[in-house]
Amino acid sequence: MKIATWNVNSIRQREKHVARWLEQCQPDVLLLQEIKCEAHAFPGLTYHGLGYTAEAVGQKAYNGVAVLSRKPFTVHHRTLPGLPPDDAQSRYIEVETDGMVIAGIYLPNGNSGGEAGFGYKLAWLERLAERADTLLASDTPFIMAGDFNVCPGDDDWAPGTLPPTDALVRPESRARFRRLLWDGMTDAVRAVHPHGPVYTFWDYQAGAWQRDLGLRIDHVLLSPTLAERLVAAAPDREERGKPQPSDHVPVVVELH
DNA sequence: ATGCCGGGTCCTACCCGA
Repeated sequence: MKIATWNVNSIRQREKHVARWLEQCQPDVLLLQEIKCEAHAFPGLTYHGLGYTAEAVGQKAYNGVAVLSRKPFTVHHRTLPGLPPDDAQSRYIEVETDGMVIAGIYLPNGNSGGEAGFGYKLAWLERLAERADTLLASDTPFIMAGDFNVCPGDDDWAPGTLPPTDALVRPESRARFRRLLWDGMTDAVRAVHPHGPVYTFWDYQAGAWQRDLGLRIDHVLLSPTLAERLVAAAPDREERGKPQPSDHVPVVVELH
């Protein structure tokens, strides 16, 4: 079973990239982030033609997540349980397929909106850990994957690319990410590649891609029984070198 | 310690991302 996640930075700009990549990679499930459109504008028909069913949680201009799956699935949540009911940001979708729960997430960046913006990011991470704890307690095999906007370790950002005060690397962000691991989740890419850079994002500016100044912020976390089935996990760097790329690349995980 | 690029929208100057 192949599961992938990709922050596409606008599905309208990346509709054909995603179609080509689906044909090439043949994942069973692809999670998308930053679709940047409302659900009705998501190009589901394009992917239906390739054998995928689509479900999108969107809003105008910002954020937005989606699931594409070859197997039938049911949608369990369109918002992260535990957030205030008036929270209008489209950042979470949770589905069940093939006996497992899959959550696609787009975590707040946390650098805008001052301390309130950063506080929103930390609260979001806390609600996510609570959701993970609930699923762990229920013994459900599950995956949480997407753009976490956190560089978990010192190898996860190129030296000099971010100040230590950046919300992606602040200790408060990293501690809350680490809690997910302490609670029993496995960082799939780090389980396969324990050391060194395994970037998933390169800024459009200042030749970041050409100089390989990247970040590892897109993650796939596995519950214990799924971690035992892990056979491969890696970003698909080639996508970053294509014409008009997203600034993120897909991260692909294979389970036996 | 950033917004040089690239996306969005109140269509065009500004907001936002990492």
